[in-house]
Amino acid sequence: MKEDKEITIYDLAKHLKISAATVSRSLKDHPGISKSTKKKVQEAAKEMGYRSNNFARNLRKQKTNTIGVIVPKLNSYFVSSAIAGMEKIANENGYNLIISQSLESVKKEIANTITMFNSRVDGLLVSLAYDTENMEHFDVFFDKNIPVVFFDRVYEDSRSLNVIIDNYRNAYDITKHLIDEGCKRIMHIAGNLTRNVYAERCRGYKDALRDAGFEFQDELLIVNELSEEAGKELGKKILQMPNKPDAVFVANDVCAANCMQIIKTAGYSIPGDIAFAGFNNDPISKIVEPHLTTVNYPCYEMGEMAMRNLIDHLTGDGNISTTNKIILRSEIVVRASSLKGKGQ
Amino acid sequence: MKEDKEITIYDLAKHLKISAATVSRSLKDHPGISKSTKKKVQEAAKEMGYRSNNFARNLRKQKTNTIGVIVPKLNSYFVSSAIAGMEKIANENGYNLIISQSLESVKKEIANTITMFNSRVDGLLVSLAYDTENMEHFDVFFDKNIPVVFFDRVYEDSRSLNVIIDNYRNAYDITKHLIDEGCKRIMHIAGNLTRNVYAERCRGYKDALRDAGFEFQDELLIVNELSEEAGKELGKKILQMPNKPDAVFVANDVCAANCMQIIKTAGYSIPGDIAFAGFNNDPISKIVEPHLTTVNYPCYEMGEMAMRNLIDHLTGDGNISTTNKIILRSEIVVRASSLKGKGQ
DNA sequence: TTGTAGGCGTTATCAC
DNA sequence: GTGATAACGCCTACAA
Repeated sequence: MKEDKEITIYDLAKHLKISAATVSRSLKDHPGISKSTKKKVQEAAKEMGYRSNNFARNLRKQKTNTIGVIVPKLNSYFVSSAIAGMEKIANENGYNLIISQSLESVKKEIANTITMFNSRVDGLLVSLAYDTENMEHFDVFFDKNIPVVFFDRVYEDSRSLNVIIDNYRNAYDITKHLIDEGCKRIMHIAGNLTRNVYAERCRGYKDALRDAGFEFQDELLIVNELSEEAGKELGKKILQMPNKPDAVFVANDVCAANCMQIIKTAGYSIPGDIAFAGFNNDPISKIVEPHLTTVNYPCYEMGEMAMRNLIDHLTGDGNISTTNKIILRSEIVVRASSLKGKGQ
Repeated sequence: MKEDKEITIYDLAKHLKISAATVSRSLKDHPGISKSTKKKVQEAAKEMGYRSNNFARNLRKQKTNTIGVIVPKLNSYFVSSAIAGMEKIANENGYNLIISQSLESVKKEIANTITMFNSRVDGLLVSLAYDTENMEHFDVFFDKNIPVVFFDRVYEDSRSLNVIIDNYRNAYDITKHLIDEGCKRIMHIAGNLTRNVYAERCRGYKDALRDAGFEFQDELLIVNELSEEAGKELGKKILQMPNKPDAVFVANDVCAANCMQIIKTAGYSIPGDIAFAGFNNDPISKIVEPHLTTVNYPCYEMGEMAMRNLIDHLTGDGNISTTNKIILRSEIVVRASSLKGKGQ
């Protein structure tokens, strides 16, 4: 059926000769409305092409049924997988998502935060931009008791829930694995150390070295952006080092794969001359040759988990999170790029 | 400043001893309000922490400022890049995005369509699911004159705008390139042929063969899903062919790279024994070895273009699109995987 | 079991 | 240049 004017509950009421209140209640399956009226109303609604008006509803209920998501960048394997997981859970629970990207800039992150606030999202899911240091822009949410869940790149704060993996442990394991393979000069390429993920991975790296009786060397730690291009640049940089590392642990796969490729193309054998390891289990890690040792990061599950907890919190389905930190399981995946003994 | 109750224009009005109407007008910079009152109002608004209520506004204006996006799957290079482009444009123009994925199933696509409709999006951007054949679920939008823009996987319909690339031309060029390299038995791995993108690529393949005087052979056309796993399966399938192709043109890079890898691992030389080509210029194409010949698909730009046109349409910024089809520039990128003469 | 009535925060239409 | 008032469509005390 095709109409131009929107049908409202009043139209239905008039049509059925009952009150709008009864229509409203019937539509939301209110107990205390007779089966027969309910049925009548629901049928008429379908017939006349009624659709409920969320704005009126939200205005009245002071609730939006919308969840905001702020991520650094939509087009990365990690983020798109996490969002796919979030979308699934949100959709199942009747929530809408509004998504925006900070493009790794605090400035845009702040702007997005304000937009989300003005859109009156019921809750917020955030993975921080590369250079965010100050967290004041989230205060408006805390002040209004709007729940904020951070995932992956989080902010340690008692007022919010964090969903993360054990970056420290994984980095420790990777480094230890490289040591076990006989590597002596292990380089680590990290991201901005004010971001928990990179700080923790770096700490894991350092502790593994220490526990193996190695001394940490400043020249073997590079803090840098971790993009595709950056990987290539870093590869060239390593090629120019007089005293090269015999292993490189990069804090993400895209960067690792591109870095490795430059070095391989320059004639070095991998892992023979230099072993490599990355982080994330990006599909690229299984394509690059040799395949990249990495950490199996549960991206999709993290999205699901973060969203599920936010929604549980919103609907008050038990204050399940007595804690404010959820750590998902992740583990090291060993592949050829780091198997020194059995080099390709 | 921290309050618990939301400030409304009435609060501002009372505070300033003027009417709510004046406040409303001042806030939206209405001409015909004195500079001084405007300034007073705007300052008070900031001071008291006023934020406008979009629901009341939308309810009143019968407009949502929200655009719906339905994609097959969020976690793919193409989609996440396109969405990144859309988000940028939408954000610049003050629109919100609500995004959902069909997970390649018509059924979910229909459900998403209904949700979008009920959310009263001002417009819709869609890339179709793998198996969508019937388009009736979009009729509600057409009937209500809500603009729908299809991108990439489109539906030819006079009522909607399509943003695409010239899949036919690109596939033709790829195939011709393989022929020029001396390939004689060129296989094509396509996706569902009811989807324009795959149908067009297939048509380009066939025409290029024909124009070169080759006969099309049924056994050299495989229609299949194009995932990572599918790529591996297809690789195994090819290995079992008694009379193998000397080139394989796959309709997407992820599938191509995985397929190629299986064949390479089995000991065949690429492109020596079998040349390969893909489609999309996914980052994976520059990592896999040999690097994959492919088509440089402007994903991000397509997202921008689709969104920009939708918004122009919405704001009536000229009915620029006298046409209902926009074709973006894309071109073949030749890499080692298809350079038969100069095989690795 | 159903109806009445008021209000959620804005904006557009009249008036002045 | 400004104010009063009536919608927009829905929900929910409170009444009946």
